[in-house]
Amino acid sequence: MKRTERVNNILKNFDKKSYRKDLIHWFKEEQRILPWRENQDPYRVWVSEIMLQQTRVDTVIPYFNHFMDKFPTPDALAQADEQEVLKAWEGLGYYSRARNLQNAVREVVSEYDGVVPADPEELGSLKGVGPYTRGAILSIAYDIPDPAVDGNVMRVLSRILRVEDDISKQSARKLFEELVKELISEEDPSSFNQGLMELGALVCTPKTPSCMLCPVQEHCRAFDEGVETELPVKASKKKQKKSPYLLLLVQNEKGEVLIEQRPDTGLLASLWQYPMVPLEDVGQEAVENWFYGEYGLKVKVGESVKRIKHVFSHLIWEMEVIKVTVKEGTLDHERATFIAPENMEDFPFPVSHQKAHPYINR
DNA sequence: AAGACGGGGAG
DNA sequence: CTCCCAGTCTT
Repeated sequence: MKRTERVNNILKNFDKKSYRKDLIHWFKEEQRILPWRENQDPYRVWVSEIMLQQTRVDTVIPYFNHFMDKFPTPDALAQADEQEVLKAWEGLGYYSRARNLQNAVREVVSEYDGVVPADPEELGSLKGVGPYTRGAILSIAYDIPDPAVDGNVMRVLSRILRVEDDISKQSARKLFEELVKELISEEDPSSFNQGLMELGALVCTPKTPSCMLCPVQEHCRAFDEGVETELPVKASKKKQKKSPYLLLLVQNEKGEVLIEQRPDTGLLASLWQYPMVPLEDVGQEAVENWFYGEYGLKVKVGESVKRIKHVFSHLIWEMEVIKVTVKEGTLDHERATFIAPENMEDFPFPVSHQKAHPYINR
């Protein structure tokens, strides 16, 4: 069956007008007060939507407030140093979001005179602005009807309309976008899209939805048939690969600590860390030799002070934190440097390595 | 289409 | 501990 045909089929016998009205009314009454809802400034909406990708509201709030203080306008962000932006993003995760956002804001400043484009093509072509974020900015900042389908929306609509497609598939997202195009309010697309997401966050939650409090319960096919907790359908993810490392706390005779900047692409790009020995390639007994080859320093491996397990979405680092002292030699490494412990806070560190901070001698 | 890309909260 | 959450880019 073609997608448009399916959309028509699914929406047959569904009271769109009444559903829209109930959803929007509820959103206007019950929406949370959030910093990015203070006004419709497209730049604020944009920053908030990028931060909210894969990240819960409570986590984002302090980051958003600090970010807007530090980079209040597209100009301010465009002119900032990338390390400064990463520092403001430190701990939020998915750091390419920060890099892409600054890249895109620089394009807005140079190509669009600093005005976030309201044209779907132009907006969607900016780095880091995918189908969801494009729809969110268009509807919330510019009152333009465009679907903003995130995980909340797929969960809510899969239940309301009893759609059993696997939401981890790209085809499911496209189906929900087509459905939203038919359902969305032309008068108030902002409240419609936000209402859908707010409902997913506050009422139509993943594990135990509060159907008794739901403002659109009478429209919900899953509730009607008692299958709300079976939806949405999602394929289970496979488990992460474990990688063992030694994390080296190297301090010289002045008490300075050795840190290095990660590569500019890939995992935790451009963030800083303590040297890590990949135990899959280097044997325990060969560490001092390996270290001399990599950093040009003769060192003495000391005591083990902590085990850190850090889980990413696709892999697991199992790190043993080891204290190391420098015996002799000169540091010879492109991206590594010794710094005083009190200056550590100037550098963006991933949370995995922040866990080792307390073990620095100071 | 599948994998890379973080971190936090609930139970 | 284990499980759950989930947009965009790259390959």
